[in-house]
Amino acid sequence: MGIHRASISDLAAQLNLSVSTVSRALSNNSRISEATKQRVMELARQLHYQPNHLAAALRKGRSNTLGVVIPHIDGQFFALVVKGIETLANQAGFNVMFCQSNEKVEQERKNIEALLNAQVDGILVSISLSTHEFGHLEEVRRRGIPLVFFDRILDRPDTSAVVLDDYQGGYDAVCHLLEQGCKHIAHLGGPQHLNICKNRYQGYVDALGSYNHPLDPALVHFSDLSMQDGRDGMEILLRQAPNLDGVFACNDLALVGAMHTVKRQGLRIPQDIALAGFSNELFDSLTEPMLTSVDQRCEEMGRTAVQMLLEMISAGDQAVAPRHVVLQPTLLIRESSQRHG
Amino acid sequence: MGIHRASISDLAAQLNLSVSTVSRALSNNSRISEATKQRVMELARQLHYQPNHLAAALRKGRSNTLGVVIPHIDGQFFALVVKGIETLANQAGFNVMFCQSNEKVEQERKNIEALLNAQVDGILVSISLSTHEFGHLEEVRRRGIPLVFFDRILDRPDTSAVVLDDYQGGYDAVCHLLEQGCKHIAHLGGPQHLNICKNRYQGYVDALGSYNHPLDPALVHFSDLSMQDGRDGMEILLRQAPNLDGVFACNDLALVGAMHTVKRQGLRIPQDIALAGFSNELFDSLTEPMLTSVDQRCEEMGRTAVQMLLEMISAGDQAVAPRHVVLQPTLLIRESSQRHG
DNA sequence: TTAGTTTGTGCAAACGTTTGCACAAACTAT
DNA sequence: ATAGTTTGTGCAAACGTTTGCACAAACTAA
Repeated sequence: MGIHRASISDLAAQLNLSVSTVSRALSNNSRISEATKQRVMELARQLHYQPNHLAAALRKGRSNTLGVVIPHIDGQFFALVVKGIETLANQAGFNVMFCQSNEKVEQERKNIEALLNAQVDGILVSISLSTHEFGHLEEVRRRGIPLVFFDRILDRPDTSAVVLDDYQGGYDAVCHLLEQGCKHIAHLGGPQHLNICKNRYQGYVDALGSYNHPLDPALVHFSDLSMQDGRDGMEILLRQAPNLDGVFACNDLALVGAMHTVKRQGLRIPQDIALAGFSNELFDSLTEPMLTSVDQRCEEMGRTAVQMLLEMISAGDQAVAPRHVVLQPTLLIRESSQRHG
Repeated sequence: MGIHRASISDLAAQLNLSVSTVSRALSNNSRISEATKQRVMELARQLHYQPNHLAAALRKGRSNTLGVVIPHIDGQFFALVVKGIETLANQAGFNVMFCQSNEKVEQERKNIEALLNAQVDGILVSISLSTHEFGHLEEVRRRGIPLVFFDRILDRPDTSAVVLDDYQGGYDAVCHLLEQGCKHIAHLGGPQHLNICKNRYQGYVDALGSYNHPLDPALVHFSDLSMQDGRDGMEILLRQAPNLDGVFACNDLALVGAMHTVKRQGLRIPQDIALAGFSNELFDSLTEPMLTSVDQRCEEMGRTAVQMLLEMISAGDQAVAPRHVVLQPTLLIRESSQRHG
């Protein structure tokens, strides 16, 4: 029997039917008699017939494949988003192709091109740190391939996206610190051209405003938010403002770095300095003290993005209006910020 | 200009050439004159021509796509393996399709079928907890699609795989504990039908043997290795053997659970009980004390698996001999087990 | 009877490539 | 001048599906 895969025409030949009849029988077309359907199904089973998606995709102009581009998969966030994406896509009968840009816009461009060549039906993108403009995505638009951004987006009026309400997350975290009695709250911020970092920072600023606290530049430090950046940033902040008594970090990796510095200097958490971060990483509950953090609803973000993409795909030509879905974050209060109660 | 994508025949028409000539020009075939190539390339650029992989794949019987099935993507391990896979595959010009079985053999079967239908050129699998036999993979073999297992494998003589030397990792970890002066070392083990758990356990057994320590059943506890399993398991072990002074856990999640129990009972780490785990999770350096663990070379495992798969693919029909690659683990000694020095 | 409908099937084109073969034109060697 | 080779191009089939259209046979309604 060899390696040859049974095709529709093999079935047709053995059953003395035409390929079209077999094709219709397999897709349960109502014009085909029950008897014929039975015969076809039976033989298909016997011969281990498996449809060739490529051929069908070529003919139908639709591959039932989705493309995903993420900056990287380290850390929990993107892994969980991908999990959500894959789960829902699979349920809907779509395969998922997966690429990492490694935070390089050039690689991102190549990823997009590869996905387009593979004839994906839609694309999900979270942009890289080095992506500042839309250029390489024009081709996607030109071809009319549905595109949905998630988490890290390019803020254009004509695009669809699903994001977390990072502003609210930052606002909530900082309000919480203020309510715990913090008077001088510092911020470890990330690259400000990224929507997420900018919005979290803005939440910090506005929370201070709401409580009539001044915004002190000596209390703000920007970096790329690695753990080491957190350690270094915290040292700088403590030098600049020895009286600081709270920290809101743009992510948990930087926060854990800050925690190291705070401990090393013999300060107590949360009594001397209260800490809050962003992302609700797994390790937040494993450190001592456990870290307060804003949960990002990763899987839900992935699922929502797929849902939007599928809607756009099935809408086909009659373009659906671009839409921004904003997920509400949840502040998870843990030991690092809880001073009483 | 609409949504229509330029195809080879569009180029051909505009240049008064045949499709075959254009096709060859695009693939830089030596039978085509430089002049013609230039003309074709130029127009292709102007019209934003992008080849249709689907059509090429259909014709060539080769999709330049690899399929990956993993049990889940939570935690660091599989995420990093996937990173390694995607990186190398992309470099080699392959796209990657990605599926999760969620530890269900039934889902695994569906994943495999979807990948086969999508005509992937090769498949990488790490089996689910509930996979005990080869059945659903027969079809892969029947079709002659190259298959490589990684990490969690089905132990059959006729398959290729890349695994960690889990036995050695377990052996090294337990030897280390013995050298630190532990006399009664417990083991938190995982499902024994999984090669990785079985081998780590065997390493534990043999290390004890090497140091002429008896194997005490009261010191061994099996579970599914969640954090809670670790907590519960540790309580049971401490009841069964109050004199235990060391623990080797089959993964770090269970180990961190064990750590909680140990701390809660007021015992000191590592002085009273020394701890060692497996996987070198990110959080190992963030707990107090930091946890000793065996590093698994995740990305390298992914890259190696892809490399083997690509070799098999390019070998085509003349089947290459099944091969097992075994990566050597590294024991990372941290505070949780270091009693002196 | 006639005309019209329903039911089941087949023909053939199309999707966008790749590639074996053929062939004309232009050289090269005798 | 003849035969042989090289160079550049085109024809047409093939990959495995899907689908608009046609059509024969068997009903239904008058």
